[in-house]
Amino acid sequence: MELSPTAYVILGMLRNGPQSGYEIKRAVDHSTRFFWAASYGQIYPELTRLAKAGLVEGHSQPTGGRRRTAYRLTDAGREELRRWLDRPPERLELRDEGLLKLFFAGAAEPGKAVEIIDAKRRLVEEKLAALRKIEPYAAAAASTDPFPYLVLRYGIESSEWVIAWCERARAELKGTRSKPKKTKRSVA
Amino acid sequence: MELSPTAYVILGMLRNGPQSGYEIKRAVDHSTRFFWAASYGQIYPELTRLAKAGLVEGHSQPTGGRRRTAYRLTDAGREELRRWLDRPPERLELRDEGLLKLFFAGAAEPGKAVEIIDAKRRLVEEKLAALRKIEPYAAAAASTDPFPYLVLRYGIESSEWVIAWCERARAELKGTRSKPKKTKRSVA
DNA sequence: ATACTCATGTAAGAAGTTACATGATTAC
DNA sequence: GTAATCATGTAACTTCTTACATGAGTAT
Repeated sequence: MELSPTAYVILGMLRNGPQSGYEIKRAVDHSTRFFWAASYGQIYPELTRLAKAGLVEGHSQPTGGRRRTAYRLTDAGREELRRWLDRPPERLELRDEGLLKLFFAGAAEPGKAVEIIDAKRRLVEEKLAALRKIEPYAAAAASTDPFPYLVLRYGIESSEWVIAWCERARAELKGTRSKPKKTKRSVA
Repeated sequence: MELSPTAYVILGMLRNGPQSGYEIKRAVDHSTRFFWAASYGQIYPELTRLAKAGLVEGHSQPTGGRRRTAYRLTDAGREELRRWLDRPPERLELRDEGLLKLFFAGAAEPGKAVEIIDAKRRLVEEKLAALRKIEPYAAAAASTDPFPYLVLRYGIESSEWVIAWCERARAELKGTRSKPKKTKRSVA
């Protein structure tokens, strides 16, 4: 069975019971999006494909006059999810514009590198703030299923590591480039 | 000027003198590919577009009967590169299949999570080995331009952090799930 | 009333990968 | 001679994002 990478996010999100496409998108945005994103434009067509392949089943469950289709895993779908979990991971991709800019910092005036590091740091701090916002909910759910919280902590701790790296790199650049502070003019 | 994200890799790679599309690809594979990849299918068409936009200039420089077009930055291209360096980074995307599997590990039998962590660790170790292979070359070039080496060290150190995290997470899971080792059968 | 959330879907396009085709030069 | 490297390019395809269209229910 050849499935698109995003198909497994959907199968995984259905592991604990039926959900609509809208709910899957919501769950992704509150959890996996930091290391595996998915948009409506992927989710809805993929749900249709998975249903055709017999891995999920859609059931119409309107709320009043508001239509809604909840999908649940079939046995074949659960089996496919397990087989995927058995295989070693392949994709590990990073797309980091801040690092790219730092790589090319030699093309700018001296001092630009420090600005680039600070800007990168700011971007990571924003990401970290978003992760911290969802932390209490993930922590509360950890007693039922500890893994989403474990992964969230990975996100938080790795962001903290990046911020610390930025500080170190900044200090190193400042130290080699300009004179050390020691502004003891008052004494002289 | 609206440029594709990959356009800036090309402009950046030309910062220290002319290069052919083939050489740019080579440089990317030996450096930025760990946080910003690019394929021939992007590089060659993009070089044509950049030349039309006046940001690079192509010069035919055949080696014997082997055709070769070396591109160099124009003043406008260098200016565009500097303006991009001035803007704060936007993209910071991760696509980590190992984390996704760990997130869904509750759908598999207990003990699978440890296997998933070990597999993730192996993948990072492979990446780290590739980075260490290019380290001596990057270190040697650091006296002329320190930034590529700085970024490489980021790659190496962050990989080491991930490996350490995997060890910690593994120990934690083993600790809560099964009894601690203490196989003192010989005493009893 | 009006804004927000729930809900589904598609169309267009950007971005990126893979595979292929071609051909010269160089190293063994 | 044959394998590797240098070198350019395209076509087909997959993936993903963005924007749009539609419409019902809910809270203010």
